[in-house]
Amino acid sequence: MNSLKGLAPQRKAKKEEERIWPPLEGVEEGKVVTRVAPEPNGYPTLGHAKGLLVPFIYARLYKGKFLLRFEDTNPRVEKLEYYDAIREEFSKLLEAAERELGLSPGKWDEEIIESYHLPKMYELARKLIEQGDAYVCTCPAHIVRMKRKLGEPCEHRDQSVEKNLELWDKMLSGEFGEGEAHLRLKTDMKHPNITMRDPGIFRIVEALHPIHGDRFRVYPVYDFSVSIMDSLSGVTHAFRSKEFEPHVEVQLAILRKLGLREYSMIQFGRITIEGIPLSKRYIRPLVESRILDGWDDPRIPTLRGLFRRGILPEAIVRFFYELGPSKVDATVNMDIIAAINRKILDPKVHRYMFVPDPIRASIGGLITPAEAKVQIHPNLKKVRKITLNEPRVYIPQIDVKNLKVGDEIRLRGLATVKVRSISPDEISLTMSEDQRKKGVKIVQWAPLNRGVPVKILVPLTPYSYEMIGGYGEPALKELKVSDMIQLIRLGFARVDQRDPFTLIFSHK
RNA sequence: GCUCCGGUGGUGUAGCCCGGCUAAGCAUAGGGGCCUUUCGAGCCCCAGACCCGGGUUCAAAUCCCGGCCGGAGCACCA
Repeated sequence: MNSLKGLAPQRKAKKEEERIWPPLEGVEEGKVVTRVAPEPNGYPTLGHAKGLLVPFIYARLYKGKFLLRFEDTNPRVEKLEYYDAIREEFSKLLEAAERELGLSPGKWDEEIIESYHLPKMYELARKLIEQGDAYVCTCPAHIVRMKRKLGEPCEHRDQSVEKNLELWDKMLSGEFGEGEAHLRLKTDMKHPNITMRDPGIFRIVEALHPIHGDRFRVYPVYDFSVSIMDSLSGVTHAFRSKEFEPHVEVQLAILRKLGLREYSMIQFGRITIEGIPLSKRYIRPLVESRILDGWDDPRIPTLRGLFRRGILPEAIVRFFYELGPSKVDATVNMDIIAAINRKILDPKVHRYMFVPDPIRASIGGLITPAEAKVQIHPNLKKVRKITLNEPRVYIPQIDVKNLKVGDEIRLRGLATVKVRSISPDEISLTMSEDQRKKGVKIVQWAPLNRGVPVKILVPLTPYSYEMIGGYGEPALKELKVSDMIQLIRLGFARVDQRDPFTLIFSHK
């Protein structure tokens, strides 16, 4: 097997060699079909991004097809809003993958909603029963669990095909309540892999389905629906996270009994973010109790939370591209994503002055109106002009701390000044004789009358923010929500709200 | 407990299938330097790893065996 060198994505203006992903077994370019198969039971997180990107990248690397399939076979937990959230977030990521990695087209080729295929699955279930490969079991769950553990069959295992068909019809027609009957695949009750001991393949769920309402009451179990759907939709390589490893055998057994096409099932490791819980189980209560601002709260690693934090979809895509499809569980640090984000942002994002914990300063000898020029970006020739109508500005307290009368500082882009006197709430400055003096400490400032009050929220934990208040340059007012900027010396931030002007701190 | 899967610098990853051509590449974090009328940014440099023990071989991170450690699964969830 040759390397994928020829298929490696191109990135313009990037000299370094692109990393090459391990090749897939026995593939033919143009014939690969992969898929992402999320359950619409919540807002997608960074964890889902790997499940999306790994199969997508492979599909595009081999010029194959990529499917989005909703695994909506447990109506108890699924909601319509989640289908949309998944579509939205996934679109953003895939579009970014096209821009950042050159993997095109940056979208899925086809969308499949599994629940529409329930009738087909019922057909196949009936076929299994008729073949004597499945039976309806009416044991209570705890008995089944125990017997599976012990490797003992129950009395339903040997029921006649007729009896099973009759019971199956009763399941469908509503004569059994939830939990009173389920269809099991007949395999081997002594199989060393417990998952393989006559696994349940259909059960009753008495909940309204977000799309179909009460149309169905019998739903397939994961093992049945994935294998059927993957096989029938032409998937050649199915990726999922490692916990499904023991299910490979079950799914293969189902396919073989039904004589359906087999395909490769590939597992990858899960990721955990150091110090940030990814699980919905953890996040949901925080959203419901309103400690969090919603599922897009910038303190949590839902994709929309990260976007709101100012993490670009491009950064997430590149991160997973560099991470690769490895089977090892990875504990990653947000620093890595921040580093990638910074590399993308740094060359294009404009710089702004910001004065935290301000103190007033008056500048004696400054003739107003005065005009200061500040650089928009170190690599750009352009400057931004700040007009001062009166000789008064805000400067950071912290910079005043060690100042004595007679010390000199430079107000960035405005003037070099000398300290005349310091009082608790105001500092008095005067213009220096030598405006071009070298080695003077440089201080950021904002005009007193036109400085923009700014609130910066620094996400700390899902429970907390650090709030930094201060004044920024007048030009901040021209920014729109979701614009990204760099606060000089502080770091990158995203405009979250214009009134009051609120920034979410992304990272330094 | 049983079954499966892994184990490369602080962290993550490449290489392992087809043993030598890299006594191990990249990223991030760390250390040092450069630049600058302040981007905690950028640029340059440095240091740092093949879980252990046997075996096969002229040659092993790569193959085999044993051990140790870690993860996942063992639902009428996905």
